[in-house]
Amino acid sequence: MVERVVPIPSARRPTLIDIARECGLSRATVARALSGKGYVDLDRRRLIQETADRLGYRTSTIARALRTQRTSSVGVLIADITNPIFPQIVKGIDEIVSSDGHTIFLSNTDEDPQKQVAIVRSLLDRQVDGIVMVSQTLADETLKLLEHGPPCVFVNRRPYEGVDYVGPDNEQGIELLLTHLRGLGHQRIAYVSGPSHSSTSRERLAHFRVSMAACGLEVDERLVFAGNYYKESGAKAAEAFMAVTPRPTAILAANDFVALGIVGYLHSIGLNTPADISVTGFDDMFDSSLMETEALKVEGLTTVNQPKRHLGRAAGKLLLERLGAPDAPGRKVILPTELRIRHTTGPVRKG
Amino acid sequence: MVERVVPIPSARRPTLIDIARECGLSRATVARALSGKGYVDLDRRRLIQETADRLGYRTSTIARALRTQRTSSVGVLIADITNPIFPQIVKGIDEIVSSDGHTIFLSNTDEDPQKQVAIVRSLLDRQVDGIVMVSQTLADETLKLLEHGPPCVFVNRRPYEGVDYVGPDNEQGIELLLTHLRGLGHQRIAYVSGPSHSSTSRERLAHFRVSMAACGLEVDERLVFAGNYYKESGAKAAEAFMAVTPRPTAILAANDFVALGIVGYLHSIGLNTPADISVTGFDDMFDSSLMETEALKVEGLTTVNQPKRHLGRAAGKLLLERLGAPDAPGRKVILPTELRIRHTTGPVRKG
DNA sequence: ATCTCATATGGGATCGATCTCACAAGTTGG
DNA sequence: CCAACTTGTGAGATCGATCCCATATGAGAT
Repeated sequence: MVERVVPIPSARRPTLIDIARECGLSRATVARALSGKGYVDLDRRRLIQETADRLGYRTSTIARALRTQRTSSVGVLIADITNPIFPQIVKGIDEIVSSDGHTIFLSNTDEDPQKQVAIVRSLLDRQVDGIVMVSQTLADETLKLLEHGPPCVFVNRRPYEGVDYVGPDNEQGIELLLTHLRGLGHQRIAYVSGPSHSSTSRERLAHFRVSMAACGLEVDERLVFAGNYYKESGAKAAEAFMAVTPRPTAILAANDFVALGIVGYLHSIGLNTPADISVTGFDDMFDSSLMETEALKVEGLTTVNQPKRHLGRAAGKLLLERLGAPDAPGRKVILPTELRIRHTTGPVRKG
Repeated sequence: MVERVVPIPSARRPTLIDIARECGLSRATVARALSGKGYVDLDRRRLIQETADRLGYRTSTIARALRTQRTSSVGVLIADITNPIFPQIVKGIDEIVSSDGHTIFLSNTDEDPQKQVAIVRSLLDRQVDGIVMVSQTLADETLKLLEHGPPCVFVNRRPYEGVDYVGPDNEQGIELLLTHLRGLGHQRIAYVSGPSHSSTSRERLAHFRVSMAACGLEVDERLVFAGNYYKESGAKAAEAFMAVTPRPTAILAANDFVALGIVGYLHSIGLNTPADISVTGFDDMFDSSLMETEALKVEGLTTVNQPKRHLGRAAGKLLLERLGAPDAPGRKVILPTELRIRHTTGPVRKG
């Protein structure tokens, strides 16, 4: 007979069984002791806890997830992590959900519908407990996938009414900007919008018209440009506007990137802000406390700040509450914005 | 006898068993067909694939992970997602590892050792296949945890020799800056270092001394300030330097934040860059293509660019290769930096 | 004829925790 | 004295995929 080989005490992670064996008890009892639910003799409970600590036992989240069908993980989709607006939103989400024991799967979609679908599919495969969509325009296939998926909260863009949604008060933001410009005497005001598939972009544009009318100002359709949120569209818009007579005295941009494009183009043709023309942005990309320096405020762009961190936190809260009440009606959280007057707006030039 | 209730075709995700039943085959055969490994009759293979598609079958990554002990996920630790240097590194990592089917758990440690330990523990609980530590100073407990953990790649800070490490060429970067300043006639040069627990910070400081000596310049110890990478320490350092006579004509900062602090303080006491004094940074925080605008180059800070995206990609590659060869020796990847001359450095003032 | 192989399939164990259920013993109350 | 309840324990099924092994068949080799 071959001599029995004593098994080497392997370095593998200990399991419930190891503790059970060590304590001379059953898995069930050990499980009850460690989870704290169910009856276990006090002394044994202590013994179990001690051996667990001694062996360095950690419960396998994978096994637990398989059994309970909950993973304590949430997926977050953003367009591009290097766009400074998103990290702050993600941070807000993280602060809330991680305090509840959830870990974040973060993925960039790069505004690519294919990629969006692939990522959502992968998140569903991983059975995340919830998903947060930040500034995502949903592909049809994504929508279909989500129908049978876990709870989902939308930030900044809303595919349709009735979903859980968190966004800035776009209408109030536009109003703040227009009131500011009105106060400086501007009347001939241009607007560069974002893409029409973004609900936030549509809201801003729509309210630009409403708000102009409310101020008794007319919107010259030649001074409304359909952009795409990127710098280049700002430059193109500015070029187009400069060909219109009379020229606008102020330009509202749908976001800060676009405003930068506008300012850049104007400089390139020898026009200065705010002396020759006023320009405003939206978002206030760099309001991170880390960079609290005027130098960093995007060359002093007058803009409207949206509370990115708070948007994230609100989204996180909405998601957690949704996990507790899957059938409650969808909710909408709209957070106020703040006017940040810097150096790209000034009184209208007499002439 | 109670009438047998026909089970409602539940909306739950189909499993291997459902397909097996549907096709009149065993789980094993279905598994072989779908995984593509092992023998399966061609016609049946097609049938199985079709029913899988029809039922919308997706293999459960959780069950697979439990069985195979591999999760196709990696953890990434950064200090703070809102610090613009990190998103770019993360993006680089993501590009590589996600193309290999891995998903990223992203967590902020906020430079808090407690949090770092908690996060690593949580990642180990989730059995990530690997970990990337970006700019992390490792707590003792973290190190202990990692000993029995999955492969780990370090970016920017190295706990000790022999680990997989990716970092910028700090020595070359310092040299570029000093050569530049030397060329402008500067001789009395101050240095504000980062925290001594950062290997990158130590390298930069050490090489400042080496490089000064190589240029035949003396280092006045009153002009070496131990900072912490944050703006405030830059301001403090500048204040201290201004009290030294003769004053320095140039200040090297360990990173861009510190440089901003220095510039901010100098402005506040009426000194201008580069007219009165030259200042340089390190990192080139805002080199994202999204923000390719001079306005955003941190008020034209002269600095050294480290290839953040590439650092991330290199780290991702190192990790993937490590997963394939757990016992290979540790590797070190050092990527070159580039001088970015902007508007905070100029010829030394005659006086 | 027997012996290999390659092809093909299914049974059953396994990963590790959770949960239901049965059961035992002791306690209270009517 | 028995019902009802609390406390305590363990056996065994379950979550869903993977994988080892036993088994079966037909082709080709000897």
